[in-house]
Amino acid sequence: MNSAPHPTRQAIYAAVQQIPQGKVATYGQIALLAGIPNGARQVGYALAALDGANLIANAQNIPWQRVVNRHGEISYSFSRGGGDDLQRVLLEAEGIEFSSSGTIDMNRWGWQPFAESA
DNA sequence: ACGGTGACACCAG
DNA sequence: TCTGGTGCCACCG
Repeated sequence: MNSAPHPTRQAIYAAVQQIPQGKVATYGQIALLAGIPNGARQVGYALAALDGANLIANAQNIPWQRVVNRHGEISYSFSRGGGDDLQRVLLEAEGIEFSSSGTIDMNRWGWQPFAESA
């Protein structure tokens, strides 16, 4: 367990927790909310830092599965050995639909923190 | 302090 | 449309 994570990572986690259920946000969006204008990569880095053995448990605390790239696709990760199925399953469980090509319609499921919500 | 690395984003060919 | 290369910023050895 990381007792005292770095402020940046904590800011990223806080931003991720702001994503409402049933919605998805892009790495760039989260980075911006976390105070890192062009730190999309840092978001991925922070999420990758989550222990793979506790992905399920972490998903309950930090909805990491709601973070996708700007194309609405699930980014590949070696951490999961390419097992990005878990992320997709978790998202579908929230009602998010995937296209036949495995992508999410950001226009429909994308979260607009400034436009808000219902 | 330096260089390498990375679950990204953007531009050029 | 897709692929390749560059830029971003923070973490690590």
